Amino acid sequence: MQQATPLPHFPQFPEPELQRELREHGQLRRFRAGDIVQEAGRYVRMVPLIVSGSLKVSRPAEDGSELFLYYLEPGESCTMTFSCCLADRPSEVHAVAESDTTILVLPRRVIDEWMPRYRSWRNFVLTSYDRRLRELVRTIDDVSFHQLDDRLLGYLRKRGQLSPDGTVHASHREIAEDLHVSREAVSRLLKGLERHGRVILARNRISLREL
DNA sequence: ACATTAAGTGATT
DNA sequence: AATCACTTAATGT
Repeated sequence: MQQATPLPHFPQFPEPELQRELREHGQLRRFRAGDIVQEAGRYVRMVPLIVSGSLKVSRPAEDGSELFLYYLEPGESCTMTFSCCLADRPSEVHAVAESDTTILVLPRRVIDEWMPRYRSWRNFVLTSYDRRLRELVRTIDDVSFHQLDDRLLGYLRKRGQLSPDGTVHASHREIAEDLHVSREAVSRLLKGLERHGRVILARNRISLREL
């Protein structure tokens, strides 16, 4: 039986029948900040729909480090999951709950089954591919063409937006790992930003002063 | 008080 | 920009 609390609303799926199916086949899962949601190399059996919170997706490197790729935010699903489910291959990325996060998980067969049946679902899947592909391309040219200071600012902005208080909760080491640079480089850049009043630093805390 | 972890910085490559 | 070496500051036990 389902609880009194109505399952989260996904306005992008207007068809009542689809809403009903979401309710019927979906299962709510909660993760606390830091929980591993998907390990790289493991097979994916479920399709996640982010209800609240966010997931941090990164690409593990050979040497055990990771390069941050993107966040999954409410209303989104994971394109990588679609790919993996359709091709029946293990995940190539790693997902960790960035904050406390609620996800609606669906059995993977729904990807195929709902595509021809529900226009909004089909649109959702395709749009998801489109968006993620664009974002990945952006990440690539970010890495190859942008200077570290720009990358750092972009990173802080994104993380700031996701944080309820607009403050990035992370150590310099953690940021350095995400951006694949040395911790010292991050420390020095942040210090510089602080001198210019662009940022307020505290231990494990960075608040960006935009505008 | 002591140990551990985070951050700041100069020097070297 | 990476690495090393070292210092200083904040936090945990």
